[in-house]
Amino acid sequence: MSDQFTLEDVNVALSPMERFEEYLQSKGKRVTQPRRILVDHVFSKHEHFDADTLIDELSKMAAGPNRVSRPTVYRSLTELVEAGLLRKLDIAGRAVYEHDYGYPDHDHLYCTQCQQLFEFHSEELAKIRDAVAKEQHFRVTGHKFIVNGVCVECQHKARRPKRKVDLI
Amino acid sequence: MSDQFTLEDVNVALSPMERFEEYLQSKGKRVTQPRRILVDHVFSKHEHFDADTLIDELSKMAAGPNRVSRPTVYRSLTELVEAGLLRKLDIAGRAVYEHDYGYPDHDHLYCTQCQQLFEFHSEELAKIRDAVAKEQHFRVTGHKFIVNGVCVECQHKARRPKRKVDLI
DNA sequence: TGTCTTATTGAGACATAGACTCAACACAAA
DNA sequence: TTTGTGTTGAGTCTATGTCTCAATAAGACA
Repeated sequence: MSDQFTLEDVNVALSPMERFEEYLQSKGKRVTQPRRILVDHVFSKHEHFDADTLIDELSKMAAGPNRVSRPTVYRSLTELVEAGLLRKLDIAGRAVYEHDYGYPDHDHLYCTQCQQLFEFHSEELAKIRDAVAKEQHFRVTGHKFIVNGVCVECQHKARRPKRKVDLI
Repeated sequence: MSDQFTLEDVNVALSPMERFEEYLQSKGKRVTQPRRILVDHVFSKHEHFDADTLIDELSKMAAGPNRVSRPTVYRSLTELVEAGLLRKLDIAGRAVYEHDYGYPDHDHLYCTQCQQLFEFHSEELAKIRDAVAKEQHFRVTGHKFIVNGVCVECQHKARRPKRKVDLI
Protein backbone atom coordinates (compact mmCIF):
# COMPACT_ATOMS: atom_id res chain seq x y z
CA MET A 1 0.00 0.00 0.00
CA SER A 2 1.15 3.56 -0.60
CA ASP A 3 1.60 6.26 2.01
CA GLN A 4 -0.56 8.78 0.24
CA PHE A 5 -3.91 8.72 -1.37
CA THR A 6 -4.31 8.76 -5.10
CA LEU A 7 -7.53 9.36 -6.97
CA GLU A 8 -7.96 5.62 -7.18
CA ASP A 9 -8.02 5.27 -3.43
CA VAL A 10 -10.92 7.60 -2.87
CA ASN A 11 -13.58 5.00 -3.47
CA VAL A 12 -11.90 2.33 -1.41
CA ALA A 13 -14.24 3.26 1.42
CA LEU A 14 -16.82 1.23 -0.46
CA SER A 15 -16.92 -2.50 0.19
CA PRO A 16 -16.47 -4.75 -2.84
CA MET A 17 -20.17 -5.47 -2.84
CA GLU A 18 -21.04 -1.79 -2.72
CA ARG A 19 -18.61 -1.14 -5.50
CA PHE A 20 -20.16 -3.93 -7.53
CA GLU A 21 -23.63 -2.52 -6.94
CA GLU A 22 -22.46 0.77 -8.37
CA TYR A 23 -21.23 -1.03 -11.44
CA LEU A 24 -24.41 -3.05 -11.81
CA GLN A 25 -26.60 0.01 -11.53
CA SER A 26 -24.51 1.91 -14.04
CA LYS A 27 -25.15 -0.92 -16.47
CA GLY A 28 -28.83 -1.29 -15.71
CA LYS A 29 -28.17 -4.68 -14.18
CA ARG A 30 -29.76 -6.06 -11.04
CA VAL A 31 -28.41 -6.77 -7.59
CA THR A 32 -29.40 -10.38 -7.14
CA GLN A 33 -28.95 -12.99 -4.45
CA PRO A 34 -26.50 -15.16 -6.41
CA ARG A 35 -24.31 -12.18 -7.25
CA ARG A 36 -24.30 -11.14 -3.59
CA ILE A 37 -23.38 -14.61 -2.36
CA LEU A 38 -20.61 -14.89 -4.90
CA VAL A 39 -19.03 -11.51 -4.23
CA ASP A 40 -19.19 -12.00 -0.47
CA HIS A 41 -17.47 -15.32 -0.80
CA VAL A 42 -14.82 -14.19 -3.24
CA PHE A 43 -13.83 -11.23 -1.10
CA SER A 44 -13.97 -13.09 2.21
CA LYS A 45 -10.35 -14.14 1.71
CA HIS A 46 -7.45 -12.84 -0.30
CA GLU A 47 -6.27 -15.71 -2.44
CA HIS A 48 -5.79 -16.69 -6.03
CA PHE A 49 -8.52 -19.02 -7.23
CA ASP A 50 -9.98 -20.55 -10.35
CA ALA A 51 -13.57 -20.88 -11.54
CA ASP A 52 -13.74 -24.56 -10.71
CA THR A 53 -12.67 -24.13 -7.09
CA LEU A 54 -15.18 -21.35 -6.70
CA ILE A 55 -17.97 -23.49 -8.13
CA ASP A 56 -17.08 -26.26 -5.70
CA GLU A 57 -16.90 -24.01 -2.68
CA LEU A 58 -20.15 -22.28 -3.45
CA SER A 59 -22.04 -25.50 -3.97
CA LYS A 60 -20.64 -26.87 -0.71
CA MET A 61 -21.46 -23.69 1.18
CA ALA A 62 -25.10 -23.55 0.30
CA ALA A 63 -26.58 -26.70 -1.10
CA GLY A 64 -30.18 -25.55 -0.90
CA PRO A 65 -31.90 -22.74 -2.70
CA ASN A 66 -28.95 -20.46 -2.05
CA ARG A 67 -26.55 -22.27 -4.31
CA VAL A 68 -25.01 -20.56 -7.29
CA SER A 69 -24.93 -22.43 -10.57
CA ARG A 70 -21.98 -22.98 -12.84
CA PRO A 71 -23.13 -20.64 -15.60
CA THR A 72 -23.75 -17.92 -13.05
CA VAL A 73 -20.30 -18.29 -11.59
CA TYR A 74 -18.73 -17.88 -15.02
CA ARG A 75 -20.99 -14.97 -15.86
CA SER A 76 -20.30 -13.23 -12.57
CA LEU A 77 -16.56 -13.68 -12.82
CA THR A 78 -16.62 -11.97 -16.18
CA GLU A 79 -18.66 -9.13 -14.73
CA LEU A 80 -16.34 -8.75 -11.76
CA VAL A 81 -13.37 -8.48 -14.08
CA GLU A 82 -15.23 -5.93 -16.18
CA ALA A 83 -16.16 -4.01 -13.05
CA GLY A 84 -12.52 -3.90 -12.04
CA LEU A 85 -13.04 -5.93 -8.88
CA LEU A 86 -11.10 -8.95 -10.07
CA ARG A 87 -8.13 -9.46 -12.31
CA LYS A 88 -7.85 -12.52 -14.51
CA LEU A 89 -4.49 -14.22 -15.01
CA ASP A 90 -3.53 -16.97 -17.42
CA ILE A 91 -1.20 -19.30 -15.61
CA ALA A 92 0.04 -22.18 -17.71
CA GLY A 93 -3.13 -22.12 -19.76
CA ARG A 94 -5.44 -22.00 -16.75
CA ALA A 95 -7.59 -19.01 -15.83
CA VAL A 96 -6.82 -17.76 -12.34
CA TYR A 97 -8.47 -14.84 -10.59
CA GLU A 98 -7.30 -12.46 -7.89
CA HIS A 99 -8.56 -9.33 -6.13
CA ASP A 100 -8.00 -6.13 -8.02
CA TYR A 101 -10.24 -3.65 -6.28
CA GLY A 102 -8.45 -1.83 -3.50
CA TYR A 103 -5.35 -3.93 -4.03
CA PRO A 104 -2.03 -2.46 -5.15
CA ASP A 105 -0.62 -3.12 -8.60
CA HIS A 106 1.71 -6.03 -8.80
CA ASP A 107 3.04 -8.81 -11.00
CA HIS A 108 3.85 -12.44 -10.30
CA LEU A 109 6.57 -14.98 -9.82
CA TYR A 110 5.19 -18.41 -10.65
CA CYS A 111 6.86 -21.46 -9.17
CA THR A 112 6.54 -24.23 -11.71
CA GLN A 113 7.26 -26.74 -8.97
CA CYS A 114 4.65 -26.02 -6.32
CA GLN A 115 2.42 -23.91 -8.57
CA GLN A 116 2.35 -21.07 -6.08
CA LEU A 117 2.17 -17.44 -7.11
CA PHE A 118 4.31 -14.80 -5.43
CA GLU A 119 3.53 -11.15 -5.85
CA PHE A 120 5.95 -8.32 -6.41
CA HIS A 121 5.82 -4.73 -7.46
CA SER A 122 8.20 -2.85 -9.69
CA GLU A 123 7.94 0.79 -10.64
CA GLU A 124 10.50 0.40 -13.39
CA LEU A 125 8.42 -2.21 -15.14
CA ALA A 126 5.64 0.19 -15.95
CA LYS A 127 8.20 2.70 -17.15
CA ILE A 128 9.77 0.26 -19.56
CA ARG A 129 6.36 -0.80 -20.75
CA ASP A 130 5.31 2.77 -21.42
CA ALA A 131 8.58 3.64 -23.09
CA VAL A 132 8.35 0.71 -25.49
CA ALA A 133 4.71 1.48 -26.21
CA LYS A 134 5.41 5.11 -26.88
CA GLU A 135 8.11 4.16 -29.35
CA GLN A 136 5.62 2.09 -31.34
CA HIS A 137 2.73 4.51 -30.81
CA PHE A 138 0.84 1.79 -29.01
CA ARG A 139 -1.90 2.79 -26.57
CA VAL A 140 -1.41 0.64 -23.46
CA THR A 141 -4.37 -0.63 -21.49
CA GLY A 142 -2.54 -3.11 -19.30
CA HIS A 143 -0.02 -5.91 -19.19
CA LYS A 144 0.67 -9.39 -17.96
CA PHE A 145 4.11 -10.15 -16.59
CA ILE A 146 4.78 -13.56 -15.14
CA VAL A 147 8.22 -14.77 -14.19
CA ASN A 148 8.56 -18.53 -14.21
CA GLY A 149 11.00 -20.41 -12.07
CA VAL A 150 11.46 -22.17 -8.77
CA CYS A 151 10.81 -20.64 -5.37
CA VAL A 152 13.27 -20.83 -2.45
CA GLU A 153 11.32 -23.50 -0.67
CA CYS A 154 11.21 -25.79 -3.67
CA GLN A 155 14.87 -25.20 -4.37
CA HIS A 156 15.62 -26.54 -0.92
CA LYS A 157 13.33 -29.51 -0.75
CA ALA A 158 14.83 -30.27 -4.14
CA ARG A 159 13.05 -33.20 -5.73
CA ARG A 160 10.97 -34.40 -2.84
CA PRO A 161 7.47 -34.62 -4.35
CA LYS A 162 5.01 -32.39 -2.52
CA ARG A 163 1.78 -30.51 -2.97
CA LYS A 164 0.89 -31.00 -6.59
CA VAL A 165 -2.75 -30.25 -7.06
CA ASP A 166 -2.67 -27.77 -4.23
CA LEU A 167 -3.95 -24.27 -4.55
CA ILE A 168 -2.50 -22.15 -7.25
CA MET B 1 19.84 -9.92 -34.57
CA SER B 2 23.04 -9.06 -32.77
CA ASP B 3 26.30 -7.90 -34.29
CA GLN B 4 28.40 -10.53 -32.65
CA PHE B 5 28.14 -14.23 -32.15
CA THR B 6 27.19 -15.69 -28.82
CA LEU B 7 27.48 -19.34 -27.87
CA GLU B 8 23.83 -19.74 -28.80
CA ASP B 9 24.49 -18.69 -32.35
CA VAL B 10 27.02 -21.37 -33.10
CA ASN B 11 24.48 -23.99 -34.04
CA VAL B 12 22.35 -21.69 -36.13
CA ALA B 13 24.12 -23.10 -39.15
CA LEU B 14 21.80 -26.06 -38.75
CA SER B 15 18.38 -25.84 -40.34
CA PRO B 16 15.42 -26.23 -38.03
CA MET B 17 14.90 -29.75 -39.32
CA GLU B 18 18.51 -30.66 -38.72
CA ARG B 19 18.30 -29.19 -35.27
CA PHE B 20 15.15 -31.18 -34.61
CA GLU B 21 16.83 -34.37 -35.81
CA GLU B 22 19.57 -33.77 -33.29
CA TYR B 23 16.98 -33.48 -30.58
CA LEU B 24 15.08 -36.56 -31.70
CA GLN B 25 18.22 -38.65 -31.82
CA SER B 26 19.28 -37.45 -28.39
CA LYS B 27 15.96 -38.71 -27.11
CA GLY B 28 15.98 -42.00 -28.99
CA LYS B 29 13.08 -40.81 -31.09
CA ARG B 30 12.62 -41.33 -34.80
CA VAL B 31 12.80 -38.97 -37.73
CA THR B 32 9.49 -39.67 -39.39
CA GLN B 33 7.65 -38.37 -42.42
CA PRO B 34 4.91 -36.56 -40.46
CA ARG B 35 7.47 -34.82 -38.27
CA ARG B 36 9.42 -33.74 -41.35
CA ILE B 37 6.36 -32.37 -43.10
CA LEU B 38 5.28 -30.49 -40.04
CA VAL B 39 8.64 -28.89 -39.30
CA ASP B 40 9.14 -27.91 -42.92
CA HIS B 41 5.78 -26.25 -42.98
CA VAL B 42 6.10 -24.49 -39.65
CA PHE B 43 9.47 -23.01 -40.55
CA SER B 44 8.53 -22.08 -44.11
CA LYS B 45 7.21 -18.75 -42.85
CA HIS B 46 7.86 -16.62 -39.82
CA GLU B 47 4.46 -16.05 -38.23
CA HIS B 48 2.55 -16.64 -35.07
CA PHE B 49 0.11 -19.50 -35.39
CA ASP B 50 -2.12 -21.78 -33.36
CA ALA B 51 -2.59 -25.54 -33.42
CA ASP B 52 -5.89 -25.33 -35.20
CA THR B 53 -4.59 -23.25 -38.08
CA LEU B 54 -1.69 -25.62 -38.47
CA ILE B 55 -3.98 -28.64 -38.56
CA ASP B 56 -6.06 -26.96 -41.23
CA GLU B 57 -3.12 -25.97 -43.37
CA LEU B 58 -1.50 -29.37 -43.18
CA SER B 59 -4.67 -31.21 -44.09
CA LYS B 60 -5.19 -28.87 -47.03
CA MET B 61 -1.59 -29.20 -48.18
CA ALA B 62 -1.47 -32.96 -48.41
CA ALA B 63 -4.80 -34.70 -48.39
CA GLY B 64 -3.46 -38.09 -49.34
CA PRO B 65 -1.13 -40.36 -47.47
CA ASN B 66 1.10 -37.43 -46.57
CA ARG B 67 -1.39 -35.78 -44.29
CA VAL B 68 -0.58 -35.23 -40.64
CA SER B 69 -3.24 -36.09 -38.10
CA ARG B 70 -4.51 -33.91 -35.29
CA PRO B 71 -2.94 -35.89 -32.48
CA THR B 72 0.38 -35.84 -34.29
CA VAL B 73 0.24 -32.08 -34.71
CA TYR B 74 -0.33 -31.61 -31.00
CA ARG B 75 2.36 -34.12 -30.12
CA SER B 76 4.87 -32.54 -32.46
CA LEU B 77 4.18 -29.02 -31.23
CA THR B 78 4.95 -30.16 -27.73
CA GLU B 79 8.17 -31.75 -28.93
CA LEU B 80 9.19 -28.68 -30.85
CA VAL B 81 8.70 -26.54 -27.78
CA GLU B 82 10.73 -29.02 -25.75
CA ALA B 83 13.42 -29.03 -28.39
CA GLY B 84 13.61 -25.25 -28.18
CA LEU B 85 12.52 -24.74 -31.77
CA LEU B 86 9.19 -23.14 -30.90
CA ARG B 87 7.97 -20.96 -28.09
CA LYS B 88 4.44 -21.26 -26.79
CA LEU B 89 2.52 -18.15 -25.78
CA ASP B 90 -0.80 -17.84 -24.01
CA ILE B 91 -2.67 -14.98 -25.60
CA ALA B 92 -6.06 -14.31 -24.07
CA GLY B 93 -6.38 -17.95 -23.10
CA ARG B 94 -5.36 -19.28 -26.49
CA ALA B 95 -2.16 -21.18 -27.20
CA VAL B 96 -0.09 -19.45 -29.86
CA TYR B 97 3.26 -20.60 -31.21
CA GLU B 98 6.20 -18.75 -32.69
CA HIS B 99 9.72 -19.54 -33.85
CA ASP B 100 12.27 -19.67 -31.11
CA TYR B 101 15.27 -21.38 -32.69
CA GLY B 102 17.65 -18.87 -34.20
CA TYR B 103 15.35 -16.02 -33.35
CA PRO B 104 16.30 -13.23 -30.95
CA ASP B 105 14.67 -12.86 -27.53
CA HIS B 106 11.69 -10.60 -27.46
CA ASP B 107 8.36 -9.88 -25.82
CA HIS B 108 5.02 -8.79 -27.24
CA LEU B 109 2.58 -5.98 -27.62
CA TYR B 110 -0.87 -7.45 -28.18
CA CYS B 111 -3.50 -5.36 -29.91
CA THR B 112 -6.84 -6.31 -28.40
CA GLN B 113 -8.56 -4.79 -31.40
CA CYS B 114 -7.01 -6.57 -34.38
CA GLN B 115 -5.46 -9.41 -32.34
CA GLN B 116 -2.07 -8.82 -33.89
CA LEU B 117 1.15 -9.38 -32.01
CA PHE B 118 4.04 -6.92 -32.25
CA GLU B 119 7.48 -7.87 -31.06
CA PHE B 120 9.92 -5.79 -29.10
CA HIS B 121 13.09 -6.33 -27.19
CA SER B 122 14.20 -4.72 -23.96
CA GLU B 123 17.45 -5.32 -22.15
CA GLU B 124 16.18 -3.62 -19.02
CA LEU B 125 13.29 -6.03 -18.70
CA ALA B 126 15.53 -8.99 -18.03
CA LYS B 127 17.49 -6.91 -15.56
CA ILE B 128 14.39 -6.00 -13.58
CA ARG B 129 13.23 -9.58 -13.70
CA ASP B 130 16.53 -10.87 -12.37
CA ALA B 131 16.74 -8.20 -9.68
CA VAL B 132 13.29 -9.02 -8.36
CA ALA B 133 14.00 -12.71 -8.47
CA LYS B 134 17.28 -12.32 -6.65
CA GLU B 135 15.55 -10.38 -3.91
CA GLN B 136 13.16 -13.27 -3.33
CA HIS B 137 15.78 -15.97 -3.93
CA PHE B 138 13.75 -17.21 -6.85
CA ARG B 139 15.51 -19.22 -9.57
CA VAL B 140 14.27 -17.83 -12.90
CA THR B 141 13.75 -20.11 -15.88
CA GLY B 142 11.87 -17.67 -18.08
CA HIS B 143 9.08 -15.16 -18.28
CA LYS B 144 6.01 -14.06 -20.18
CA PHE B 145 5.49 -10.36 -20.73
CA ILE B 146 2.58 -9.21 -22.81
CA VAL B 147 1.52 -5.62 -23.08
CA ASN B 148 -2.13 -5.20 -24.00
CA GLY B 149 -3.49 -2.22 -25.82
CA VAL B 150 -4.34 -0.80 -29.22
CA CYS B 151 -1.90 -0.54 -32.11
CA VAL B 152 -1.43 2.64 -34.18
CA GLU B 153 -3.41 1.33 -37.08
CA CYS B 154 -6.42 0.44 -34.96
CA GLN B 155 -6.23 3.76 -33.16
CA HIS B 156 -6.63 5.46 -36.50
CA LYS B 157 -9.32 3.41 -38.10
CA ALA B 158 -11.07 3.92 -34.76
CA ARG B 159 -14.20 1.83 -34.54
CA ARG B 160 -14.47 0.64 -38.11
CA PRO B 161 -14.90 -3.13 -37.72
CA LYS B 162 -12.15 -5.05 -39.46
CA ARG B 163 -10.26 -8.31 -39.47
CA LYS B 164 -11.63 -10.21 -36.50
CA VAL B 165 -10.84 -13.85 -36.90
CA ASP B 166 -7.75 -13.01 -38.86
CA LEU B 167 -4.37 -14.38 -38.02
CA ILE B 168 -3.05 -13.74 -34.57
C1' DT C 1 18.44 -55.98 -48.86
C1' DG C 2 15.41 -58.55 -45.66
C1' DT C 3 14.01 -59.06 -40.91
C1' DC C 4 12.63 -57.69 -36.59
C1' DT C 5 11.88 -54.63 -32.67
C1' DT C 6 9.70 -50.82 -31.15
C1' DA C 7 8.45 -46.00 -31.63
C1' DT C 8 4.92 -43.67 -34.13
C1' DT C 9 0.84 -42.90 -36.39
C1' DG C 10 -4.23 -42.02 -37.27
C1' DA C 11 -9.04 -42.90 -36.09
C1' DG C 12 -11.98 -42.09 -32.93
C1' DA C 13 -13.35 -41.83 -28.17
C1' DC C 14 -12.71 -39.09 -24.22
C1' DA C 15 -11.75 -34.98 -21.12
C1' DT C 16 -12.19 -30.30 -19.65
C1' DA C 17 -13.22 -25.45 -19.45
C1' DG C 18 -16.34 -22.56 -20.63
C1' DA C 19 -20.36 -20.66 -23.57
C1' DC C 20 -25.11 -21.06 -25.19
C1' DT C 21 -30.34 -21.84 -24.99
C1' DC C 22 -34.47 -21.29 -22.95
C1' DA C 23 -38.29 -21.71 -19.73
C1' DA C 24 -39.06 -20.45 -14.96
C1' DC C 25 -38.08 -16.98 -11.77
C1' DA C 26 -37.25 -12.71 -9.11
C1' DC C 27 -35.85 -7.97 -8.91
C1' DA C 28 -37.35 -3.28 -8.76
C1' DA C 29 -40.23 0.35 -10.58
C1' DA C 30 -44.75 2.02 -10.83
C1' DT D 1 -49.20 -5.75 -6.13
C1' DT D 2 -48.55 -5.96 -10.47
C1' DT D 3 -45.71 -6.14 -14.29
C1' DG D 4 -41.81 -5.82 -17.52
C1' DT D 5 -37.48 -7.49 -18.06
C1' DG D 6 -33.02 -8.93 -16.49
C1' DT D 7 -31.32 -13.26 -14.29
C1' DT D 8 -31.05 -17.89 -13.12
C1' DG D 9 -30.18 -22.97 -13.46
C1' DA D 10 -30.52 -27.30 -16.09
C1' DG D 11 -28.89 -29.10 -19.67
C1' DT D 12 -26.69 -28.96 -24.10
C1' DC D 13 -23.05 -27.61 -26.97
C1' DT D 14 -18.36 -26.14 -28.53
C1' DA D 15 -13.44 -25.70 -28.61
C1' DT D 16 -9.18 -27.34 -27.49
C1' DG D 17 -6.57 -30.81 -26.35
C1' DT D 18 -5.56 -35.79 -24.62
C1' DC D 19 -5.86 -40.84 -24.54
C1' DT D 20 -6.28 -45.62 -26.40
C1' DC D 21 -5.12 -48.94 -29.40
C1' DA D 22 -4.46 -51.55 -33.59
C1' DA D 23 -1.83 -50.85 -37.78
C1' DT D 24 2.33 -48.99 -39.66
C1' DA D 25 7.00 -47.68 -40.55
C1' DA D 26 11.70 -46.24 -38.79
C1' DG D 27 16.08 -47.98 -38.43
C1' DA D 28 19.27 -51.40 -36.28
C1' DC D 29 21.16 -55.49 -37.37
C1' DA D 30 22.02 -59.72 -39.88
